[in-house]
Amino acid sequence: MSDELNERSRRILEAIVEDYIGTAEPIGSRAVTRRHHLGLSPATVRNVMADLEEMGYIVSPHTSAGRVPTEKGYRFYVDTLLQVGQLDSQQKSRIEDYYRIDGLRVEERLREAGKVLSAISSYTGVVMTPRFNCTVFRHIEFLKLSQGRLLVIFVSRSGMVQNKVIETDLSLSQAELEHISNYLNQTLSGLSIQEIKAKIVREMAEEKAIYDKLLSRALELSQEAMSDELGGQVYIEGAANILEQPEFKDLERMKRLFRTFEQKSLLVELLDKSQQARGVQIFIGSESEYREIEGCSLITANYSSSRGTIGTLGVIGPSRMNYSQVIPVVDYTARLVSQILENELE
Amino acid sequence: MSDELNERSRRILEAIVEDYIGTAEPIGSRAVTRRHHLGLSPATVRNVMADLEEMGYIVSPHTSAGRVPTEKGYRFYVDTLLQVGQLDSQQKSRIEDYYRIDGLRVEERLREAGKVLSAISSYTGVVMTPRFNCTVFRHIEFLKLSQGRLLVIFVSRSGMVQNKVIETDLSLSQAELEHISNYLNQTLSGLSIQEIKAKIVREMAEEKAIYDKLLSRALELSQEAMSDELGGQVYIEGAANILEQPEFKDLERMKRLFRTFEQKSLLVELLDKSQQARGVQIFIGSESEYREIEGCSLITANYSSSRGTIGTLGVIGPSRMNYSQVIPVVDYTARLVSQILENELE
DNA sequence: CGTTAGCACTCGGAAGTGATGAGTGCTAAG
DNA sequence: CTTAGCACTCATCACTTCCGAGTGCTAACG
Repeated sequence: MSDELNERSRRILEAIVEDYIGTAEPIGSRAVTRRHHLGLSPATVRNVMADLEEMGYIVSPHTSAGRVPTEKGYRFYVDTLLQVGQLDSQQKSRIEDYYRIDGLRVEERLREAGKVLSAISSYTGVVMTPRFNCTVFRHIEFLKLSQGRLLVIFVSRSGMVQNKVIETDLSLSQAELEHISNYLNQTLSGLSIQEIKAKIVREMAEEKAIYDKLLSRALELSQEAMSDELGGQVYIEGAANILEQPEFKDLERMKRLFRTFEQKSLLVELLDKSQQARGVQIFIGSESEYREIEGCSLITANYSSSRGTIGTLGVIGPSRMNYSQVIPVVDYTARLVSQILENELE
Repeated sequence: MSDELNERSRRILEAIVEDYIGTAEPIGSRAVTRRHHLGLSPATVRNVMADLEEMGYIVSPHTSAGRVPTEKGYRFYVDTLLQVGQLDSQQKSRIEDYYRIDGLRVEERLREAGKVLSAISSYTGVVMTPRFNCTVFRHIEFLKLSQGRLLVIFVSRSGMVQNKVIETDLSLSQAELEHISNYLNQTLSGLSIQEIKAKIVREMAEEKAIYDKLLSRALELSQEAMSDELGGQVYIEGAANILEQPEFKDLERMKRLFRTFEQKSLLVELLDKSQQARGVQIFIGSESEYREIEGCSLITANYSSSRGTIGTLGVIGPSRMNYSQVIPVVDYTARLVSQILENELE
């Protein structure tokens, strides 16, 4: 597929994409020859551009304007033309500087990561908190709210606190609940939630617990408590940044984007998808049926603990994004977050 | 002060404000006579309008446009002209319908309240969560994160969970921490945080605790844990709604508003202020030095438990807001939230 | 004396005009 | 295959004109 472009076409496409990223204005043939001395005349470039247009890498918004990359164009650029450098140490320390705050909760640290991403990239930062499923169990606590309603508090090994309300038929006193908490805390500490779920199923099947009433209740409760996904919350930071981008002079477009931010479900979906993969992921515009973020791109990377990926963070900006700058920033931030979460445990 | 306007002027001001709220277009003398049959000719109305302008209740954006209310105009309208009705039962049930969800955490319920406010008003909903100071103590838990760093988890009586990280010199084992938690939970349960703070100070002063080492540590820890304000988080829902308002065609203005939303500190300040007062509060535009929300108004009401006000919620919209509709909605929602939080407990 | 009709005046916005220039595609020469 | 040349297109901008909504003022009216 990528063979259909020869070296010259590639260089020209690259020039167009990069200039467009810089200027947000359609790029004409003369501009290409002026800024990149390829040893070609505008006329030649024009011919190539006509070909590129035919192949769908670029379009011209109207007859006498220059050309603008299509999504296919960006995709090709990102996949085969772009080379991302390393961050120089100055940039690294600029990122690190944002983290020199003590006494923060994990949630705050993650939110902070989103702010860093948005501040450094000047686009919008997104962070998905770890799904509880992906974390290591540290502590559980049951509190009785009212008849039949229990508040469950989980703490993960890294100190993330989550809570939910469950409805149950079991009528238990607070003292019994404490026993159950204690039992679970002793038995399950250090296991991953996945392991715990498996363990519960196993023990319940064996029924060996049945004649210990409390134990059986403990299992029942914890199964209920862990039944559905927890977490996977999305922090969006610096949404206002994106307003600076000229493409969002279009009110309608902007509204659509902000509605998407508000709903979050789409973002969760996208970030989840990226969590399956490894390394830096790039979603461009409405590729793969996400019409809502038409004209936008999303760059993500996963952060992880020693047990593997636990969450995802990234940057949303216009498709006309400065990929070569943003990609290493996202990458580095993800590494930094992983490291910081690890350090929390000391 | 309000004597400076006679009945006729008032009616005309009212007409202008209400028409402007409806149309977002400057209101001319003819429009006033057409829509409200006051038995006056446009010329007469013009004379009155000239007076109103001189007194600062209205301005005309340019020579040949109609008049637009100033902040002073809105203020007068809200304070003395406006009469807010009750919600009819249809609207009430429309609001209540949003709450027919079980198994939600308190945080989710509050967030839901913000969504309701935004959906019903079609402006932006804001909810400030209870400051921990204003709540009743239910449960505390200490978990050791690393040397010198403790995770503290608080639960309020209504089931709100908050956590923070504290740094301490005391090196305590997890077992000791559990003892401390147990002790505190038994001693303090049911007291308000205010009372607890007072109690800690008292006991520490009496020094009677000193010879019980654990107890003294418990006091020390809990003082540390409760030292600074917790909570007071602000949920902003339906920010995108406000984009539908014609006044935000102006990009600059919109950016400023969204930056304000992002920072939140200003909102916290405003909501805090409103929490001092009782009943429905109305902030109009940049009254009282809040330049950032120029052109916007904020309508708030407090929600409360049986022990008094604990939080604030409200609606932000353009100053050209439909006060008579929104005020009762905010009021009713606050009552509903109070009631729901109360019900959580039994 | 308050109210109103009449009128001249102002000014923003819409619509129309023409000049400008960036950019194109095509053709023919190098 | 590359390039110079050229006719053509079309968005943008500055400028004008026109229209109408709305005003303030004045004089007449009840």
